[in-house]
Amino acid sequence: MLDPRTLAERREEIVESCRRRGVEADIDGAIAARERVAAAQTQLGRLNQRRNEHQAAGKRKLEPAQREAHVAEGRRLKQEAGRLEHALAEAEIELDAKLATIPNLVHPDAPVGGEADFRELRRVGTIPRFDFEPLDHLALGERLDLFDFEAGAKVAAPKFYYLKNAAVLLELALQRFALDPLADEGFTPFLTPDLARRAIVDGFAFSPRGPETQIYSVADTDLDLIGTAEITLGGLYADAILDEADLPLKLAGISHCYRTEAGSAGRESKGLYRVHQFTKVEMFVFCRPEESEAMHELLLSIEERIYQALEIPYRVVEVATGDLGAPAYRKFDIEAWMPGRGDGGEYGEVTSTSNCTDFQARRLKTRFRRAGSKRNELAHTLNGTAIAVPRTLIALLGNHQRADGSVDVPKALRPYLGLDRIEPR
RNA sequence: GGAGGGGUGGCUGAGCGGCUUAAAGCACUGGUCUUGAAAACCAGCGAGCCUUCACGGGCUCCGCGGGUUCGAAUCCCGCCCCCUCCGCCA
Repeated sequence: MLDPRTLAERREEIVESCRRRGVEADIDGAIAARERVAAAQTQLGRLNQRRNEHQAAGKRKLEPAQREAHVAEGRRLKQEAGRLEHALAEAEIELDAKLATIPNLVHPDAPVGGEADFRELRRVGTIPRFDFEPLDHLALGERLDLFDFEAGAKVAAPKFYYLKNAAVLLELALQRFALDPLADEGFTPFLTPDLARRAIVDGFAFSPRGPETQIYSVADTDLDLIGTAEITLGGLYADAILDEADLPLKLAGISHCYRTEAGSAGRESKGLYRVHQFTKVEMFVFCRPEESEAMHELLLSIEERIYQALEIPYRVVEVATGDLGAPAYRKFDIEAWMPGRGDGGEYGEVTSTSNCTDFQARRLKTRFRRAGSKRNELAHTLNGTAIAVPRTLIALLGNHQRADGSVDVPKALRPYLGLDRIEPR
């Protein structure tokens, strides 16, 4: 969330940011609610001060009549406090509700517009030309006996799947492969829980709960299945005051990711592209505000390095303001070339990295203190995909397929996979 | 899952209705002393918020949420977490 105290003075900036995002937000309502909260806090503080004085006065011995009057006055003050507390609580609920509608500010350079208005920054690698009709990942998977979607649907539900044979090895190898460049950059690896408390999940301001939610909840608990290890990595330092010397704090997390994909039926959803469960290696950074843009570049460069090593052609796009999630200030996606996609191949999103500035940290209460300062400051948070397994499989199989239906394994991956080529059975 | 015990400031730990402005120790940060360090001594040392141009003033927080009371760290209720033992189990 944004800082409620700066809403009024930054009003124009916030209005402009919402306009660029195409988001309706009740900014003036939030400002008004914030004023009511501050007023109620001031009133309650003054009353509590009087109560404290009154209570201190009651600590000595009193004549029965005096005691009786003292008790009566105490009771009156208590009732008054009850009223003020109630008013404060109502104003706070109102403020929270209004704040929840206001997304983060947007980066001044972010392209303005919707999904189609992304800015292509560069293309890297050469799109393969096949002297045969290339197959899509489903057909390749069939030839190589890699997936079982029918079993996934039968045993679990549609958009679940089984990985088989070399796909199993690929899943494991890709995870291990992604960890090395991260270790080189000083990331601490984690295998995180796949579930998290709702209070933590809410700190990340994902999609709304309710019919539009992307998040699975576990019945009769306050747990959700995580949609990304961003939640469990970021949650690690909820409510913490970090040591400035530890910043930037770089975390890498492997987890399963669960997404309901509500409302996305039929949309680019063939095969492994959009599924309810997948494995992802995620990067997460806590840093000082002044270094978050550089960290964003770092995360993007790591993602590029990984796709280059996998010899997968890709392009880098900057996501347009209207397509940013609420916490994101700026976002870059890598779209890998997927030969089997669309008509003769298309780019498809395989990674995404966002700079969330202090938007998540404010709710998570992740702060740090600068050397020599007495004030705690909110950290900035960033996240980025190192490897999302299924979509990487789509690009990997598609780009490295051969006429005989086998798939070459890129050199960099061979030590991790233990195979040079995946052959039909 | 069952039975006990427990959650107090960075850590240890006292307090168990008004003498708490949460003791004391450790750690940490300054200072004195010292060639330097250690020791000793002195002082400081949590978070969030309201208010103020500022200096400052004030409020809240003893796992979390309710309740009793004029007054709660202290009593009552619910929940969460940790420890020990038992059961179950990859």
